[in-house]
Amino acid sequence: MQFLTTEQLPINLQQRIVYQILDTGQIIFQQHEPTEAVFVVECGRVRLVSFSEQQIITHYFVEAGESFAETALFSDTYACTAITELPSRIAVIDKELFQQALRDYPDLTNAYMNQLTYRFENVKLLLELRSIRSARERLLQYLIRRIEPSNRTLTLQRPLKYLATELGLSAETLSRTLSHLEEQGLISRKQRSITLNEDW
Amino acid sequence: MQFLTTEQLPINLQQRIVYQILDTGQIIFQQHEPTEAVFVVECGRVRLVSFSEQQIITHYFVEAGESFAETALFSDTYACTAITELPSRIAVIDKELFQQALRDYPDLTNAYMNQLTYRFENVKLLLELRSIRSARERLLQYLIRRIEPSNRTLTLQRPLKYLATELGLSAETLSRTLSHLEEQGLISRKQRSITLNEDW
DNA sequence: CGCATAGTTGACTACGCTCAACCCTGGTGG
DNA sequence: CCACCAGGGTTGAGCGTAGTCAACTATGCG
Repeated sequence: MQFLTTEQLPINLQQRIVYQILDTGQIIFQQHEPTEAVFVVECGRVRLVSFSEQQIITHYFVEAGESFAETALFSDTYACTAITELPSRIAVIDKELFQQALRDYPDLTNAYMNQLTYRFENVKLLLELRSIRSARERLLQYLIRRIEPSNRTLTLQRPLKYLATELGLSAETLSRTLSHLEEQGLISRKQRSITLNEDW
Repeated sequence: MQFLTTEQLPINLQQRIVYQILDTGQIIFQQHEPTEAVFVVECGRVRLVSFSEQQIITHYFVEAGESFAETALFSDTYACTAITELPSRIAVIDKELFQQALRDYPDLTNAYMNQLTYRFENVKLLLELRSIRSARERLLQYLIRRIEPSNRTLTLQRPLKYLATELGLSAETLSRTLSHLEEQGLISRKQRSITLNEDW
């Protein structure tokens, strides 16, 4: 899956992109603010969160090369708050301009729909996984769905604790569950990669 | 939010829609099968599920008037299995024809992206809610997000047990939690509608 | 070498699930 | 008109699993 990048945009739009250089912990936009732009993380990392009185819920980490707030195009307000996790360089693409570009460039529309579809399926998968009570089963299903069929291995790009939040588990439970699965010979671990041993 | 309906399609595509009349419990398509079409429930209800050895996970109920498997357009295989929950009439729209229509009718593309965006935000909300451990908080957040600001009331279209699965709670826990909130005066209930009493 | 962060392990707790019994409602048929 | 039934909803008791808190180890980086 290729993410939407600034290079894919028509030249005249590329020229009108604004870049923001941000430090760690800076807010790019807040939930409920009127939408004005969509964004691409050129480098760094952005965290998307929702606030409520008692809780802060992180629901996605946007890595370098990924776009975010794409749904701003069709809503009046942002559905979450975006904060930089690292010093980051962010491309800001004006909403109106982007909409115009979508009208003018069918290929861009196609790439955009493709990406939106991909994201949607992704979130749906995570939601499905949350319906599985047992940490063990949830983790196994995640591995099954995410693993390269060729080498039966998943290489993690980020620390385990990110995987834990993605799965809706505490880091401790994930650690324990991985250990158990390893003891039982169902998986092997080596640094950042996890291999499924048995056939399913 | 208006869902994609068959009436919104260009006439020449409408004429090529095939209709399936199905009884309860019939399979429309299976996970991993190659995608051939997108669908609209004209009447009845469809349940989207995922299978795995131990579990069956229902992740959405498609009501009359809603489309489903829209993401089939951009994937080679279906991401879930669709089963009728009631006797249903289903419109089957060939994938290739629909893609052609998207290319030819920008308004349709717009409606499609709009719907996809809406669905995406919807699923994201549910995923966020699952990050909230406490049944009480999860339910409150759900209510806050779903309620009409005008009358502070949410009217349920379906039995409570559906709400329970949407929230990832057992029906019993949901029932208890609602009772507690009512005792504490935070909400009022009347038949199928729930009203938030206090200001937030 | 020292610090910060990630990961692991242990003990305890709490919350929601499960199972079960029961109530309530609406629909159906005699 | 009542009897019956099915499904949804409510309530109770007990259990189990994942969270929490804490201490400790491992790893990486300046």
